[in-house]
Amino acid sequence: MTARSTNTGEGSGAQDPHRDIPEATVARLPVYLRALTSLAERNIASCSSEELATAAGVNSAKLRKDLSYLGSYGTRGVGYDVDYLSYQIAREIGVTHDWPVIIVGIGNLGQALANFSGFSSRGFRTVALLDAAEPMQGRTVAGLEVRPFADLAEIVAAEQVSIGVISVPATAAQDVADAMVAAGISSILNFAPAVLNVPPGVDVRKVDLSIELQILAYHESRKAAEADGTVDNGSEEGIRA
Amino acid sequence: MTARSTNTGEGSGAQDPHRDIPEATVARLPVYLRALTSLAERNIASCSSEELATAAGVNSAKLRKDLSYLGSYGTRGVGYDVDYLSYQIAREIGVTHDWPVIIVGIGNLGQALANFSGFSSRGFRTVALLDAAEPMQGRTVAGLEVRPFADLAEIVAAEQVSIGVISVPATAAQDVADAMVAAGISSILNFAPAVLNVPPGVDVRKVDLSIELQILAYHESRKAAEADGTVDNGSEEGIRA
DNA sequence: CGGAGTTTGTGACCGCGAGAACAAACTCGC
DNA sequence: GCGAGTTTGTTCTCGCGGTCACAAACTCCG
Repeated sequence: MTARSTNTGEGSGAQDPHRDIPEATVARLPVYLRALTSLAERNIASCSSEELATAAGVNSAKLRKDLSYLGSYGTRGVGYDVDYLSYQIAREIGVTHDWPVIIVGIGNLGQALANFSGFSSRGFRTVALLDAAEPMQGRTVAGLEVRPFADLAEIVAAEQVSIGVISVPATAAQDVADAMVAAGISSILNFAPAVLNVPPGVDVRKVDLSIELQILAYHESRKAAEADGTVDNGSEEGIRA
Repeated sequence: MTARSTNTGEGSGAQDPHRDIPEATVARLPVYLRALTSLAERNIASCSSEELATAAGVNSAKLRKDLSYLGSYGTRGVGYDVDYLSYQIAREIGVTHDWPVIIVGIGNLGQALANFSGFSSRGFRTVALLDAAEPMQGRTVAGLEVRPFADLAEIVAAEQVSIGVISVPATAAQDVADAMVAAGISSILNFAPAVLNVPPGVDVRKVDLSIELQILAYHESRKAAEADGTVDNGSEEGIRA
């Protein structure tokens, strides 16, 4: 899904102990980080891979392998130091400092995102809210004034923003994405139900609510069909827990 | 692959119940369905795999392979009939009829979800909004009255709800999930940043906003490091005690 | 100091999924 | 009717990712 060009030949001769972390691992690191934060809040200083894996909802072998891509930050026979590992993961992800983020489209969803505390508490800082609709402009949402969409480039340049969130209707999403890219944004989180076309080097991640529901509906249909009559296997056939 | 069904009994009505569609394909079917809907709205009656793949943002070979799991609904040398294929995909997903959905947690995000038109237009119908907080109860959001959380089981039973959406704070998510499962819900869409523990047979999909942002941040860090030329890995001086 | 117990880190294996290439099947023009 | 052109459906291959199992390394205790 990432539109990232995989070139980056880059000498790579560097004897870094760890470059090129698998994408699947990258997607799990934030989960580990959150689990570690939760442990730290309960004043737990160290934990085993088994404990952390349980807290993160994954297999312990997978967790150890994931962490091994970052380096050897555990101690055999003991486990992992919570604070130390937290820092290492945060450093690897790049959230040891806050990233400025702008949100375009301050409708229902945009307002919810602006008010979402999880952003500010996990390495991100919302620096501006933008909307093209006149009635929204000037209003204050989550302590920030809603500014005109036309100010996009100016804000991005002034605040060194590289991450943008799109929460506009699907029909406007591509235009917003184009403007973001033109302004210098290179990572986009897209909530609009539309396929975005972006140049190489720009990352796009999409969050599509109705797609998630439809995937659930598919499995739900199968469950219903199975419960009805067509009992193929009878055994648990548990679909993941 | 044996398209010939080995019968499995049940030949009534249903066209061709192929089993075992790969999970990756299931996740893309809704995207295809949306692209087809978009084409239909532009009065396009048929399309090639290449056109549809472009509209969906995927490779045409992958698209053809995905569709082949459903059956042979295209015509060689011609392409796919938009309406016919739309119906077949919708049938396979199970969204030819609407699914009742309940939303628990009517905060900022919950309200945005309740107002989200994409739900109602794509095979889902929000039948109830629930919140444990007194001040919310009785208020009307998106045309629905917010009801007490305690009514969960009653509503689920009355409306035959099998899909639930969780948009409560992380600390309450597990309790809500437990109550949903106890009430008979077997598919959960979780927006709370927490790992849910559910029994086998219950599907959970999670949407985690800060995780998505952190994944973007990771790639963004790499881009920045690459542009700098500085690898900046080691020598970070462990903080270890 | 050494052995037992514990836990990490990693090598091996296997299955799913992505992509390319090609055969099958349909339409169109003559 | 038949060949040329087009597009689907499928086969093959390859690499990523998940899981298992085990050696390495650390602690604890006698």
